[in-house]
Amino acid sequence: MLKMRCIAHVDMDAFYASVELLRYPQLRGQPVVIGGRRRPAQEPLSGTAFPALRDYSGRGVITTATYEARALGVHSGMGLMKAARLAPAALLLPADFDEYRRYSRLFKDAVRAVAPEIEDRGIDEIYIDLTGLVMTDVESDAPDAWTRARDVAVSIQSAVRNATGLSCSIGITPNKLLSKIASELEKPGGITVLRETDIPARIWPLPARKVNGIGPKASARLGTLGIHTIGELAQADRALLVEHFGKSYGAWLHEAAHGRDERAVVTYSEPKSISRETTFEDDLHPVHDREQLSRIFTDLCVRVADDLQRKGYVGKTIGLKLRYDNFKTVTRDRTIDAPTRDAGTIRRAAGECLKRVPLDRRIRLLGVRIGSLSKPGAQTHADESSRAARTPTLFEDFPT
DNA sequence: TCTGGGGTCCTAGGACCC
DNA sequence: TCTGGGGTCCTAGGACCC
Repeated sequence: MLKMRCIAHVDMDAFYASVELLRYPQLRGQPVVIGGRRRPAQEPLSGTAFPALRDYSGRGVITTATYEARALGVHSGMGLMKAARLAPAALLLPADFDEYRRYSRLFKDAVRAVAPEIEDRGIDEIYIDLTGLVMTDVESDAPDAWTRARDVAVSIQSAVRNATGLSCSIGITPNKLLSKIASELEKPGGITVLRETDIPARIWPLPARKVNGIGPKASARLGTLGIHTIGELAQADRALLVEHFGKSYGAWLHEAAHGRDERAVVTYSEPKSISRETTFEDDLHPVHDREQLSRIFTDLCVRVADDLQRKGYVGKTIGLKLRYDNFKTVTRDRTIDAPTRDAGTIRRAAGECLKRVPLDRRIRLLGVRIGSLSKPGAQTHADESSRAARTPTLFEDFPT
């Protein structure tokens, strides 16, 4: 029997959009979406005239929308052209990831000062294990402990606000799965504390899709079984779930619906892979645009090599990703004998992968990945310079 | 007018070894 | 001639998450 735990999930409210509102406070209260092409570094917005969604043309999706924009039916992941039809007057700001990463560090440092046991879950959310902070051995799960946890959450919110000017929502429950759901229940700015006994009333009425790990495919398949809410999932026959979803995922669905999750808060983990990819403004033809494709291909390899260098890793498995104009995606990879961080070596291995892929239609996306990462040991000999990869035989990979 | 970019994890088959 | 396991590595694809 495991000791009762107390786990918090902290989720920044409309993070990217809220960072932009710090910069442009005059936009507060208006529907604003973030997305589209990256802002060129030396091109700040004028401060008086902001582009409207209706004036946008091209590829891209919404990465974040303010709550005012969400009220108009747009949400993150939605294509910008579709969003423009729903909310033509909404303002569109390009993303500035450097700035978001800066605020991400500020908010995590502020939380760490209150509660050090945090697990990074990307730029705008974390889990925290509060067990040691609020529960004593003698009174594990005493009502007092949960009251103390709420106090800690209040401290975290004010620490984050002081450090960044931003608000966050916090869920506190016995595990990560429930806390992730709980933090969303009273957004923005809420604190939601749930105990096991709250599961039927607070968790079961929610759509199954709210469970972290049940995505669009699984929830659609659940729907065909007549299962729409987490409660219906909890009542479903375990054997039926295993029959439809396999032994592992089926059993997990059943556990998740009952709010059971014993995963630990992991405060440190090594990266498994590093990748760079790009979607073209217009689909490129493997023959007619091969010069441009080769240049982009080489540039992706150089960027992956730079990332390896900066983060201090070498990798052994080089991967290529290609998405065709029909959105079908293929990948190929190739494991080389010795780990590398050299752009030219990566370029050659990825070039070999390219030869194993059909090039019979236009290409929408090209990506390069490296996995099987390790810290370089006593690797002393100088790497080939990245510049060598920039002056390649440009036309060797794409066919004539 | 469809559908970004950076990740993780899982599955499954084949190679290869013991 | 056919017949065994188990373990690990490699590769390809897919679901999912932020």
